[in-house]
Amino acid sequence: MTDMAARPTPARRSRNPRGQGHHLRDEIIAGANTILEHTGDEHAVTLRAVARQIGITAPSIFTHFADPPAIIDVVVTQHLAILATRIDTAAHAAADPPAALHTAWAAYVDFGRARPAHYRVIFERRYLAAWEDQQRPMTETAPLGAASVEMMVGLLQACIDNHTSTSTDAFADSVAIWYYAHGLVALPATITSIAWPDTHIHLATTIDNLAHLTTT
Amino acid sequence: MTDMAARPTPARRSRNPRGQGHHLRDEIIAGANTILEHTGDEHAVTLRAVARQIGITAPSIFTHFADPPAIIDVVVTQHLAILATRIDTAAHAAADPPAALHTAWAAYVDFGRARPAHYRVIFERRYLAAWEDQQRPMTETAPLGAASVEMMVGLLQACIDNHTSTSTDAFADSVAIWYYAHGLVALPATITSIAWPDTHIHLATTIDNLAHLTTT
DNA sequence: TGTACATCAGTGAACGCGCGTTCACTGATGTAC
DNA sequence: TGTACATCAGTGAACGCGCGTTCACTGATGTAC
Repeated sequence: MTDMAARPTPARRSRNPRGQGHHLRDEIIAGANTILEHTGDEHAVTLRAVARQIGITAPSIFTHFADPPAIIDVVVTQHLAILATRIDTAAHAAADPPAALHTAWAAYVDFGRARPAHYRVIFERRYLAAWEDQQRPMTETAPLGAASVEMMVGLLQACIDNHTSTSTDAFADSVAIWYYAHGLVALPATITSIAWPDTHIHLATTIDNLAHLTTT
Repeated sequence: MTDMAARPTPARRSRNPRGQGHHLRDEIIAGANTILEHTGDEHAVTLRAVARQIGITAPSIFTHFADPPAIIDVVVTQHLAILATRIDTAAHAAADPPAALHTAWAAYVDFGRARPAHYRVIFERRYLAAWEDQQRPMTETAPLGAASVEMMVGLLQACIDNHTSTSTDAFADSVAIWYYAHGLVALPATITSIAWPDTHIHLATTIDNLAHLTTT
């Protein structure tokens, strides 16, 4: 646990066969994910660190990525897609709209708890600032995130349509739940000196409350 | 706005008179605050950047701080104290317990909105991880943060005692408000592609809801 | 079937940069005698 | 009152480090003839 990040995989790596060079791209992403997970720090994902991690030399990365942020962009995009899938799967497995709302948000929170570093990069990284500073094009991150938001709003709207929620504004109330769920993931990840309440009980009762659910 | 951070104060600086060298400590903190505010990035607060900002050479800082994180620690501690004061002042200016709860949390949110970079450093920086990695002693940050939390819990308890709240768990419900308030500050600061609802209306109605207030 | 060539998947040395940190120093100012 | 000295508030040059990035290259492998 102490120096996991300092010990890259032994990395006797043989080069890809001719025509298969694009596989290195996947290895680079995997290496970035490993570093991010082990260090918990976006700034540890440097070009040279990724190269060390997967046993190549640094310049090889330029064939596949223009610069280090481009690697992080792909990591973020992939994990936003994973998050959206988790939410969708959880919602579809539920018996009724209120249950779907609960399990979908539980999937969101579980994702954030299971991959704290990735969650942080997705939701605490300031894209606009990075874009303004470097004039880089925005990734497809915003639309992907928007898909999850729309899904969550739809689940609450289904409860309203179903008369299991008395909410009069599915969007505003979904945002309230999102604000809450973000704090539920982020604050205990940062502040460990507080005896936080049990996550899932707290989440369930608060969703009942913020979503104005009538069935519980 | 474009290159504020790249333009340090012209800095014709005269040295402190003999015996007043400790004033430089305050200048260092002020320089760190300026850089943090202008760049919005904790990592921009390097030893050399602070030195440039206030017109001294880098080694001079070692007289007053052991290392760069020590500067940030003081910035965090000072701003946690400012936050606690804002909350306390807002609560004491209110007419009754429910109003105090509202204005106190509004003060929290306003603080986060007004100083986004400082808010991020306080509540998104991972002290424990930094401590584990570097074996540095924890600052007085945790107790200071705890003071604000206790104040918020006390305000809700006052509502319960006052029979203006039907909450049965002041701590758990205060944590719910905190989670929500954190998201209210942090998510719109990061994600700008969403048309977020009006902050203060949303905050007021959600506090009514999460605090189980009966008077509105 | 053999050979020349082009292509592909990387390597390895080198660069300039900003960083934290060290160390010997400088020059002004207060203090002792 | 004058002077030697100690102290204080910094300076300035230098170091090693990891970083992103460049450039010429290498060596294996497929393809054309």
